[in-house]
This record gives sequence, C-alpha cells and structure tokens, in this order.
Amino acid sequence: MSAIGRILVVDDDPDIRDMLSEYLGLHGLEVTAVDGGAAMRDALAQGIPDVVLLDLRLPGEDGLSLLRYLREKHALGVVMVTGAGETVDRIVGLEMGADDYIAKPFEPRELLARIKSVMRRVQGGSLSSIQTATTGVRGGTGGDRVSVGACSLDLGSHRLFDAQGEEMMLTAMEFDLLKVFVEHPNQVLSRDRLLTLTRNREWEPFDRSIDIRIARLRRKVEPDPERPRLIRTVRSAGYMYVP
Amino acid sequence: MSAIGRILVVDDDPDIRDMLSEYLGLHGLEVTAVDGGAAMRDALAQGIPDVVLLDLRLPGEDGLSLLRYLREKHALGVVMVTGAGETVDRIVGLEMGADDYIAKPFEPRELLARIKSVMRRVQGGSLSSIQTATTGVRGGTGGDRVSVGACSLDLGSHRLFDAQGEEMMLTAMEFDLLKVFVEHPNQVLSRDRLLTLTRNREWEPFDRSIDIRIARLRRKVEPDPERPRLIRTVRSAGYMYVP
DNA sequence: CTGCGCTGTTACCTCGCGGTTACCATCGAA
DNA sequence: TTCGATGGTAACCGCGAGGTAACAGCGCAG
Repeated sequence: MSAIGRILVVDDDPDIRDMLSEYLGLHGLEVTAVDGGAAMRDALAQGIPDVVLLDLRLPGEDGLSLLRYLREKHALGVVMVTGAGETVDRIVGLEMGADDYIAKPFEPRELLARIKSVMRRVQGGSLSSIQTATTGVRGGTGGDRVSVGACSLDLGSHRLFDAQGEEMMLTAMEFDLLKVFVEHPNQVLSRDRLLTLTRNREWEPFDRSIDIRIARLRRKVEPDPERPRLIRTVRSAGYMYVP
Repeated sequence: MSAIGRILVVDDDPDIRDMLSEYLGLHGLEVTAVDGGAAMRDALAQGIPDVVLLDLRLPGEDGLSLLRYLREKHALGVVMVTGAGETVDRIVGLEMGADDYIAKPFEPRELLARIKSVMRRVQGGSLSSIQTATTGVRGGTGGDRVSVGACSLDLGSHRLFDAQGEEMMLTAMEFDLLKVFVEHPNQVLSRDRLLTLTRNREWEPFDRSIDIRIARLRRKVEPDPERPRLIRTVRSAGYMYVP
C-alpha cells in the first residue's frame, strides 16, 4: 500500500532518530530524520513533508525558533517533542503554533496517533481525494471511476472491470502501476520515474522488473496485448499511457 | 428509570464540567465529562455516547480538529460550544458537520433543548447504536435489517440469520467487524482502519488479530469460507466487503 | 473456586506475487 | 544485410503476506 504521508524527524539523539525511523516507517510513513536546524533546512529543500516532528531542546538553534521558521516558510503540520520537566513550555509551544505536543518519554503509539491526527488535518484540504469525511453513512458507491480503454477502473476499491462489466482481478502492483499511468496520461514516463511513483525503489541499469510489470498489466487491460495501444512503448525512453 | 441518552462533555473548564454534569444529569442524561482531546479519545474507547458536547476553544488540540476526528471515526451527534466573540466560527463549525451550535454564555435550558433535539435525530435516524449492548434495551426499535450475502443482519438486535432464517450466533467482536464492513462497502479498509473503526486500539506492525477476526467472521457469513467472496483480501492493503 | 466462552498471540504452513534470468524478437544505424 | 541495442516474455524461484490451528489469558457466571 502507498505511504500515508511524509514526516521529517528533527532530533539530535541518533538512537531516537533510529527508533522513530523504524517505528514510523513500519506504520506506513515515509520518514526522513535529521539532527538539527541546518540539516532540517537541507531536507526541506529536497521535499516538503506533511508533518515535522520537532525536538524542543536542540543544541544550537532551539526548537522554538525552528518552529517559527517553519511557520513562516511552509504550510505543514508540526508536532513538538519536549523533555520530561519541560511541560511548562506546553502553552508556549502551542501558542507559537505547533499543531500538537508530546512529552518525553512518550509512548510510541500515542506519538503515532498524534502524528496521524495532525496529518489528517494537514492533508484534509490540499491533497488528492483521501476519503472525504462526509457526515453520516457514506453512500454505497465506491470511489472515482476512471475509464481505461474499454475497461473501467475503480480507484476506491482497487477493482478493474472489462467492457462487459466483468471484474478482472488486479494485483496490488498492477493497480499501483495502472493508477500512475491514469494520473499521468500522454506523458512519457521513464522506468526510473515509474519505479519512484509506485514507491518501490530506485532504478538501476538493466533492471527489467518494470518491463515485466508492463507486460503483465497489458495482458489485462489491452484489447490486443500483442499490439498495445493504451500503454505504448517509447523506445529508449520509457512508456506512455494514451487514453 | 433508565437514562434517555448518553452525552460526553469536552471542556477544559472544570466549573463548566461540574455545572453541566449536574444539570444534564438531573435531566436524565448519562454524563461523562473530560477536559480535552486525549481524554475524549480515552472516554470513547470506553463507550460511544449519543452526543458529544464540544468546546471549540480548547488548549492543545482544538475543537474543530476534534470534530473532524469524531466525524471520521464515529457515528454520533456533535454540539459545538463557542466563546462569546467567536460567533464568526459558526458557519465554519456547522460546515464542518456539527449538528448544532451554541454560544457562551448559554441558557442551560436552551442547551438542553438543543442536545435533546440532536439526540432525537441521532437515535431515531440512520445512525447506529452500538452502545445499546451496554446500556441495556433502548426503545424497541425494529432495527435495520441489512442483507449480507445470503444472510441477513439485524443491526438493532445484533443478530445474524442465514438463508433459512436460522439464527447464527455472533460474538460482540464479530458483530462490530461485520457492521464496519456493511457500513463501508466496496472500500479497501486497512488493518489499522479496521481496528480504529471497531474501537479497539491502534494497529502495530505484525499484529495478526484482525486476520483472526476475519477468519472467524468468514466462517460464519461466507457460503464457502475457503473461497471468500463477500469479505475479500486485498493483498498488502487490507480487506474489502463487496455485497 | 471452577468451568466456559471469547479474544489475542504464537507458530507454522501455504501460496501467489513479483523479481531475476535467459532467450528471442524487433528496431535502428551502419 | 549485419550487428548491437532495446524490449517482450516464458520460466523459474525466493520471500513475505495471509490463513489458521493451537494455546494462553481474561472476564464472567455459576
């Protein structure tokens, strides 16, 4: 399953960084961990996470000023972490604009819950259709339906239906790949890009896995897999989806 | 005499909590009062009320985000309380999905009236009532009947009947899980989501409890438990109910 | 206290997904 | 045409996700 969000951990203790990276990673978050303000700015230059987990007490530039910096420059969620005796600062931190707060030593599960809560708030408006929190019972309809050639793809239920309405079973990998294509029509996507977009890994030369994935996907969505029209091969460049 | 309904008061002011507990209690409501978001979640883990009375201005996680949380996780009524000068937020609160709204300082009688109104709507209408199990028999509502494959599920009495009308015994856990599925058809539900929706706890990696629950439920509702069709496995994503 | 039923944990097994390898087809440049 | 480069895919295989049996712990009724 795709990552539920990206988090940047800022803490000077390497043990804590390792622990959090592993724990949060296992729970489906994409984690980056750095040790201080300078490294944080570098990381932000690489990409903006949904949430920053920020230690209040840091050598050098302290957490509050980093918080102020984040609030000025970026629109993201911030969860502050403070040492044991520093609960007094709670009000200060929150008034500064942190979205939530947790004191060391913390229960990993509680931290996760708070992060998720902030993440929901952050992702709520901007990002792509995460389950819109409708009031009451949701209608029985699945998510968005997208037509793919003669087939129809249900993004909510991960299901593909052919022209006759018969369901074709898709594996997780096939769905991810097809989804990427649907989201990037008429663009040549390199193998590298395809691997990144399906959150798999980096591509290395002579990696044929993408080709296999394409072949397997074509067998399911192309009317005539021998002569593919939907998912085109662009020689020495990659593949392209043309609706 | 039995309580006419259960209400959870979330307010950081102890005086207000005391006052409301007494006043609403005297008027036949079963009241629980807590001081913030964390305590609210704890209280919800104990049992789901009919209505939550939610202060908009709270230290820490503010009322709006709690409202969003409630709307995502539970089917219950929400009445927002705001401070004097905050009437501007009315629209925001209601658009967020609060069922009603009242401004401090309020007349207790008016508050009670609004709560009762929301409570009627919640208890009478489409919203569920898991809590009937613990509070004993609530008005003998005929309970909605939902068909699940060849079976039929009575949401009011927590009973499941097979094609021949024979009753199949369901444990509490099995009912909760099945109910969640019925309320979210054709959606892939992650293990994490399933656990929170059944009011259990957070999920941690390698937690197999959900799998066991699924297996046990399948044995009861699937015509052929070997080849499940109703409750489908979505590899590396979760499970999905397809009616 | 005792027995019982519910529920989570552990452990083991199974199976299918997805990647690697290998070989062939095809394309493009000489 | 020839030859290297590129892509298609058949076949194999390792591993990890998921099913579930068996056990343990717990709450509860008697």
